[in-house]
Amino acid sequence: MGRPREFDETEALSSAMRVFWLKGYEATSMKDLMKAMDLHKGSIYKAFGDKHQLFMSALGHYMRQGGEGMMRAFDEAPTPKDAVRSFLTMSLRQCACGPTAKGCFMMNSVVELGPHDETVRSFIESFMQRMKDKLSELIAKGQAMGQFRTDREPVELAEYLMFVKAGILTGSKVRLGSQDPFGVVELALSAIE
Amino acid sequence: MGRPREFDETEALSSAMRVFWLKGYEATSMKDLMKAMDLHKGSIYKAFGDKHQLFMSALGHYMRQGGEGMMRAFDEAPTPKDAVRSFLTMSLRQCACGPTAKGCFMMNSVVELGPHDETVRSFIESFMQRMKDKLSELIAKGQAMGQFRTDREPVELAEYLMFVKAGILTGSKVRLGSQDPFGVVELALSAIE
DNA sequence: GTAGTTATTGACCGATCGGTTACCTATATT
DNA sequence: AATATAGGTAACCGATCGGTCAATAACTAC
Repeated sequence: MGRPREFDETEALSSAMRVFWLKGYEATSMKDLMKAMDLHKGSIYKAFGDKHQLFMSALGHYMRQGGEGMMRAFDEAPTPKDAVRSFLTMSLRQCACGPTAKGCFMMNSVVELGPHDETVRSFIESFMQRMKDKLSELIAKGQAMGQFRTDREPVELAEYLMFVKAGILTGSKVRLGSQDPFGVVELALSAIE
Repeated sequence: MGRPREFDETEALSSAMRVFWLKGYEATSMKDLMKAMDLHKGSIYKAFGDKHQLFMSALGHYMRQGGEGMMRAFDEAPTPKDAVRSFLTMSLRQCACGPTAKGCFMMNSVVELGPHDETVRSFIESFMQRMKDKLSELIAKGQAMGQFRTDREPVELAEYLMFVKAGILTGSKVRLGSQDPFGVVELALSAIE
């Protein structure tokens, strides 16, 4: 009961996410958020709590979308190797390409806030731990099928892939000569075959 | 002539660098800097300019140190392969280990500011371009000696290594199970052999 | 000594920060 | 229609932000 919301919560959260994603936590002001969400300060505080809580919600929103996309890609992949390849390439177009390579919202956040924001760090760590576990399963399957090298534990290969992905997502923020992250992927894959 | 400086400029710059490195640009206040540099606000502005200029100087200081260390490591390496290995491992202990994995100051900065600070981005880009070029030379030598695969151009392999290094430096800010970046290095190297 | 120059210091500036609150409005329930 | 409940709005808050400045201190050149 009471007066109904005049805005779509998910849409507003999505707008907030885009701003935080592009500018980072500290550089994003409430004014920026108000403008992007097309909401007044009071409404934001009432609906989402303070700036930090809103940021956490935006992170959660990002993870939900990303996680779903990953699961979909894994299900559609014909073999473990294809799944691993799309793990490395999937979020590349939105994160690592274009004139504004804004990177991955999670990586951006953990780099900016990780050392002094326990809440953010552990939130991201638990999500990425699940990614790594999923990847390990995939690799174990691939090993059984003869697609991947077997002189290393699945978890070691998964860890390597997590680092490579982190590298592509953050490294593409600095524009060097050729700037083709897709080329790097195939090279990276050759280390686990 | 005039009153002489009461502080060591290099030492003060080094302190500023440490703060920016640990906290990032936006989260570092002039108060933080004053405390770390043990200088009053006015002295900082007189000696180093405003916050952004000081930040650029701190970045430059970091690059100078890092660049020297890299050159030294390359000169000491008996073979190109050893040089490439130490390229991946050299700054690892100070950047990717310990309870506070503060990461690489350059990567931190380009992730935080890259998309909206042209000055910072191009400064870092030009430094990393030189790193990549140096790496390419090294790889070309290694190819001639039969240490590296020759089905790819040196520059492609160098780019791959740059991404891997970026991944290790930023990825170690999120603590997963095993947390051994050194293990990843050998795996990463196997992609270029 | 005096004049000229530069560093140090702390008070001070307006702007902006994140956050709160009081008032108004729109709905559901009765 | 009356009441209760919750959202919308804008004025307002103290704190802190980056940055400036005038007064003072420490030095060199003469």
